[in-house]
Amino acid sequence: MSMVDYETVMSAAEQKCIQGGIRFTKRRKQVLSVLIEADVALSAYEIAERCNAGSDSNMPAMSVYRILDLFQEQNFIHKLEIANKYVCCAHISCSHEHDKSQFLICGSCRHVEEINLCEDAVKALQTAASAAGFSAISAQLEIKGRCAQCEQSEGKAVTS
Amino acid sequence: MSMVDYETVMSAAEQKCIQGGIRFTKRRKQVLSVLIEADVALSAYEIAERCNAGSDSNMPAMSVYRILDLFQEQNFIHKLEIANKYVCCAHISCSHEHDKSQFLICGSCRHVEEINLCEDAVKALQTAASAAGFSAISAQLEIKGRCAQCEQSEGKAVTS
DNA sequence: GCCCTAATTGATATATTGTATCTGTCACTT
DNA sequence: AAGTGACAGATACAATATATCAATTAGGGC
Repeated sequence: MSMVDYETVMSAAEQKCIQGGIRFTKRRKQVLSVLIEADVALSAYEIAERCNAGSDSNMPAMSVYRILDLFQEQNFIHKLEIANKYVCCAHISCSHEHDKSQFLICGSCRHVEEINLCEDAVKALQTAASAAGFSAISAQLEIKGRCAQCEQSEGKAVTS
Repeated sequence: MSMVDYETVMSAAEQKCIQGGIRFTKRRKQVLSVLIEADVALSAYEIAERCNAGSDSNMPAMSVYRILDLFQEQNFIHKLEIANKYVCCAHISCSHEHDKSQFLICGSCRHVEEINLCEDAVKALQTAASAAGFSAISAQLEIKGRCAQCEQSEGKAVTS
């Protein structure tokens, strides 16, 4: 997942917290660390587990949820609702506005891949959404599919 | 949701069951009925409730899940994973191959709207997915957005 | 019709994901 | 140093979903 430099992202997050008038506490650092270092999308409970892996800390899942909510508000992370998992935003440390992000999620193994759609395709989605009375589509598009590995191992079609 | 004729869909489903060598039992009829008659997407437990509304029957949620799984395999219904809800497929009674379906889901109120994207946009998605090693995207695209009503009632941005 | 088999359902337990609420603690401001 | 508000702890519970094994039912051959 993260093609990002740990220190860069952590300090960028800290700066944004300060600017936003919120604290970048130990708990929050732990959660963000785990997400930066993860190479896959993680569930809230998986994040808690990883926080507690060194076992000097005791991160309750409830705290993880609270912190994830905050991070979503701050655009530090994305929730992948199809997978019920969370990933670090690839653009925390960017100064420019957030790009639209698109995630491919394997319907079988839940593997997540981030892609970049051409602007036209995103515009087409937005246009169709507007026509249906939706003022805005999420900046994070989730697309369910079937990854190459699952395609090879079993012949079944992508579920629903 | 369903712009479909009840009898047409039910008999089409029955035919497809017979052809597929599975039974179209009372339980299964109940679940499909509820989904056809619903004008919104329903969760598994909501389906169970509606089955039991007349209260002559006692549909356990576990049975609903089993039947929903079967219906997904048969392409009778779609699961909207962003909303954790289920809708009747608009094309059960069509003879032609399934169209790609696209659903807009409001990130705030979970209202669901079905749209039709132009073929080009869908192709663009498929191309991007292929480039990332995903052999196929799901025939059901879920797009999270913000419906007009929620946009009006609160100024907040689409979550995550 | 009866029996065999497989499909279906019943029943129960449990896993996973997420929210609500209230209390305690900590850090910054004054 | 005390007050205030943000943050964390703790507990309960809701909502969504899966696993498993036993009981029942329906269809097909005899």
